[in-house]
Amino acid sequence: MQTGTVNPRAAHLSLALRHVADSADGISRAGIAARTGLNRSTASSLIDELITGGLVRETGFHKGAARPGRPGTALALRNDGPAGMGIDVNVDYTAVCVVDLTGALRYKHVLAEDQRGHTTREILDRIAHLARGARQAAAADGLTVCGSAVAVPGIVDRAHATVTLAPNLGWRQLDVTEVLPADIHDGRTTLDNEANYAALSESALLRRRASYLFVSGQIGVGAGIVLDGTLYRGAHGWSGEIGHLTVDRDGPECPCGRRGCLERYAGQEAILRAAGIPADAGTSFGVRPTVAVLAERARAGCPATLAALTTAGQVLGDTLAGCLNLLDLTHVVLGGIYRELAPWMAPPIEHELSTQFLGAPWASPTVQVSTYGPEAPAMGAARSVIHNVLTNPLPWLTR
Amino acid sequence: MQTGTVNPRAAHLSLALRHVADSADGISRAGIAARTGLNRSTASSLIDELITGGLVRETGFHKGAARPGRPGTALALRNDGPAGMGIDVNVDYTAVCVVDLTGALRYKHVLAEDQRGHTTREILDRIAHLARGARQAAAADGLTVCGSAVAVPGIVDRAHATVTLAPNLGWRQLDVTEVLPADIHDGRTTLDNEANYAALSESALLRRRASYLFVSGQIGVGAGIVLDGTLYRGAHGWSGEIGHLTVDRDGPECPCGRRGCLERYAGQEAILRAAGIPADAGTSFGVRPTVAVLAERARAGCPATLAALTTAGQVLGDTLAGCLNLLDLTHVVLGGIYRELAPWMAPPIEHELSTQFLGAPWASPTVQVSTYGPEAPAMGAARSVIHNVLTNPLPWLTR
DNA sequence: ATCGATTTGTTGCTGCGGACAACATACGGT
DNA sequence: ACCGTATGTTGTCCGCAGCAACAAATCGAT
Repeated sequence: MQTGTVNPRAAHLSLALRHVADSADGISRAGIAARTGLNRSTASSLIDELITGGLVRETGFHKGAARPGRPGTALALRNDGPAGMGIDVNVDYTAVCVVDLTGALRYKHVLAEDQRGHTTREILDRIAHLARGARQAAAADGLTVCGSAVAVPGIVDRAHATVTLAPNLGWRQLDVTEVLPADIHDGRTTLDNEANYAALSESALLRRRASYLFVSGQIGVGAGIVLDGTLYRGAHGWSGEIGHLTVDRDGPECPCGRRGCLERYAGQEAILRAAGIPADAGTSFGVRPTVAVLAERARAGCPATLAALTTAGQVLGDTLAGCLNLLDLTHVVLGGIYRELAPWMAPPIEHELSTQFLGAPWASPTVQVSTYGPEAPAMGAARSVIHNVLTNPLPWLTR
Repeated sequence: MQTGTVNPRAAHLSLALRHVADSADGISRAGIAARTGLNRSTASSLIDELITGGLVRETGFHKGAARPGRPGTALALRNDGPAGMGIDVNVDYTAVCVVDLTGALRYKHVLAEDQRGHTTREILDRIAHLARGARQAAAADGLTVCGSAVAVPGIVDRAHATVTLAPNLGWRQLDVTEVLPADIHDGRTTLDNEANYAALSESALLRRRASYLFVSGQIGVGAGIVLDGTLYRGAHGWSGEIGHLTVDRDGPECPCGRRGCLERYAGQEAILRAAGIPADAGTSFGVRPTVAVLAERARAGCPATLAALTTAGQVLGDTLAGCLNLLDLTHVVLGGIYRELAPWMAPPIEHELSTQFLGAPWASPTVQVSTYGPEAPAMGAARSVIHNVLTNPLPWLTR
């Protein structure tokens, strides 16, 4: 038939595959048929194709529920087929993750070296080294890396796989397709902003097709907007710029040219300054030492630090409440530095949200902490690759 | 085939129909085939079905372009088939519109009577009267009203066709399905917020699948968010609440319980107060007299009024800039009272947007004035009905 | 004016793939 | 052991898109 526009077979393959993926504890062919409305024979045919294609396997396990009738053969995603590689080129570290079809983390490597002061070539070599190691480890583990995704702290042009501007890396109009070694790029590399990929690391929420705001605190403050389980990137891919929402029109100046931006109140450096911690304290060890210092002092009960975190939480919560009202969202995930600082920042944030959310009489906003730490963007990037396979399995089946 | 999940025929019918709708100046069967990727014979079959179904007609007109080859027979939407009815139950007026398949306005009636102080029954009777008149006029014009949509100034639950809360109408948990007369409701009535439907009245932008923010100034300030040509309603349908974004945390109190909300600076009453106009000035005639008074004084060059409008524009522009940055939008449409006040408010808004939009180096935000005035919500509501027919013509064809 | 070149719209045929029904299979309950 | 129930497979049917061939309608060139 080869309909150039709507291909029912491909759509149904994806549909069946996603039902296998979404039902954590094994689903039968008949179960898929019942949930999708497809005929049992059709579901069977689709599953057969997915099994021979190496994406799905039968876990002989029959239903535990004591029901009359023949038990079905449970199906699950294979964990030895295609895998996704995610690379995170952050300012002060580089990370790589490999994730299998089920979404499980199979390989991780974090290199805690600051990129500032290094040439583009050096940074790229570092990425290439990491990626090669990941690919080898994946192969040794029986996985086939079928695509990779790179998270970048900056603005990207996904259509051209080009980094438009990543100030802290010194990148500008960098075509990743051209500069990455062929064995890594393999023609299927996608790019996105760190906050966006980090938002995609929350697989439990994505599975539920939830809508939420993933707030990623770094030097700046960014956010990934997920609507109905789909990342919203905006017209140019710059969505989620909450760091420069105005908190106070008469506030301190911001490098962006405006005054009183959120970053100047809830960004990493702002919190450090408010807590009275010099910018270079405890930079001797670990990833993101300055945040670790903040958490340490907060745990020790330092009043200035606690006050700074509370204030930052209030301001952040106030701004987030506006975002929730604008977008009619009820869920916020705290990522980046806010994850480590959540014990002290989440309460004021929650308080602001619950008092300022306009839909409060009917629905109450909830705050949750990111499941992953610094590896969140790399995880999300890797997951975005397997997400592509799950939503469009045809290329893998006919490879 | 009857696939319960993906119906290619229905999808292709819609696809062909939308191509006819989107090409303003007539498209041929072959043209549709070329643009959709469908085979010419398939396109022909689809069009035949749409013609016999009464949605499309041949406008014998052959292509003017002097090209070799047989000229195609141009196709266009019929303007004597199904029509959509839109009803706007506003605070100080009620409006009804009938729109044909092509999106043209075929009937309009605005009743400038304030609803405050009237019972729900009285308001509903008024609606019923208007709707009956519209339906008769449509029938006399050869149109068949195939559905109606009601715009309400408040919060609605679309799934249950229920008005959750419309404070100014005194409505609360009102099931429109039950209270509307059967000949109006006809089982196909949809509901939505006024700002949302008003946003859908911008058909030129929708056709382009544009993304924009429709700002609707009334007593309060609301917005309709359109992303890629689709209205974004949010998880509960409350999206677009920009009126209570915080402008100044230490600002004046707001009925919502917060301080310094945008409404307190850019809402109708706030502007009137800032301009030194008493709340009951000029209420003797016309729709929305207070705004008319503002515009009149501004035209006359009254300094206090001009200053008030400029300030309101700055604050609104500042807030909108934040929204554009958050959502990566570059287009704003000014509706409601801002439409009439645009000559004085648009310049400061544009200035704020262009200086504060973070993507300014790559894209510049644009501001446009709503094409429709007070009838915008009713127009959008009516258009939403025919939009449903265009995206899902099957029910009409097999009716 | 006539003939090719080109594009449009139609017709008959082919084949993909989902629905349907019938059947074998595998359990639980009586 | 028998029946009721649910699963998975097989063979058949049919809707519908693709394909190719053809008639129709126009332009350009001789």
